[in-house]
Amino acid sequence: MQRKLPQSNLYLREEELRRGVELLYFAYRDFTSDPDEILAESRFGRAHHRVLYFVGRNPGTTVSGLLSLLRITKQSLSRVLGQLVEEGYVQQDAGLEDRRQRLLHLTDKGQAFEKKLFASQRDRVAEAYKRAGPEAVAGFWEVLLNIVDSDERDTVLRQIEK
Amino acid sequence: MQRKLPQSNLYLREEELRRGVELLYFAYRDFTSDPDEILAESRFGRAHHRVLYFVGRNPGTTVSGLLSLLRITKQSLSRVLGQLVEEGYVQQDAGLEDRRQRLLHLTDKGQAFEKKLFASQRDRVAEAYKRAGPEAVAGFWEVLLNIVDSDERDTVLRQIEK
DNA sequence: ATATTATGTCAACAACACTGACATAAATTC
DNA sequence: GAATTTATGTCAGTGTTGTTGACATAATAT
Repeated sequence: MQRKLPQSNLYLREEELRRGVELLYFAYRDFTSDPDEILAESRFGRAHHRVLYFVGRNPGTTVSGLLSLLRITKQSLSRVLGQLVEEGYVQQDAGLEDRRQRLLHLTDKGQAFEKKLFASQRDRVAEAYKRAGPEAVAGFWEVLLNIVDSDERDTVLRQIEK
Repeated sequence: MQRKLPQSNLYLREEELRRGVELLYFAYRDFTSDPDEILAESRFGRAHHRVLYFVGRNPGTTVSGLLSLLRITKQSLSRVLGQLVEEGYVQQDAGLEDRRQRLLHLTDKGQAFEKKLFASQRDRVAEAYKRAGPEAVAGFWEVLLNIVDSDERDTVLRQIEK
């Protein structure tokens, strides 16, 4: 048990740690509310949004690629992905080398919808970046990346540097 | 992560905005997995955790105070809060001035459980803070606060500065 | 006396996660 | 070539957490 915290570690006191927890909670709450409003007018939900987002960002990804990124079960993904395919937002093609795979792409319709959903978050994030400035943004990225599971950081880095 | 600071407004390009969106998603995903593991061994879920957390942070808060912080319906809260009260984690007392109110507090049992849940997130956040350093942490706070709805920032500030 | 407020409750429903079991086709291994 | 493993899909049941809508009660405010 530490008696006294050194000056330089003042930002590691419980107070500052709780601040991170709470800001993450509130920011995430509001940040997801933008697409939620748009989704509420469709028959899709947050889970569909995630699939649209990551298929859009990783065209040609497979079902298992998506499963490990989203960390959900194939049964959960299947329901959501199936609806997106059925309604013409996502296209599935058999893999070239491995024909068991389903390579996933957004259709034009899917791209248009993803764009609309992203726009609602883009404006919020751009405004926050502008108000905070580039150095704060760099810190924001750095802390968030370090909050991610250490064994997932490479995956995330590959994702965000696409 | 490379920390070269953008010279101009390069940090406002779509690429950098998507980076924020994705880091928020992945960080939140992993950050919630810590308490989720503990909760899985109890008969409580994430919703119970939120109530425990914010009652712990705002002892004496009322039901309506909690409702506006969590932004859920009273029916949703009621179910979760009722279970926590019934199992002796949260205590309700009639308000002193307004006897319709229920002032909420954690019991000793509730405090102990909240502490355990928080500890799982604390370690992750502390490690991320340490790795990123104090300046990055300041930027992290600043961007997150600006991602929150502008008309909620005062409320959040009051919350995190307690 | 009446209206409003803070809280609670009942009932139905939807989204989205889970587990477990089983199926099929394609690729890989023995 | 036969057996096994892998990628994907499907059926069935369950739990948590959110929603809407209606109604109830006690306490406060008008």
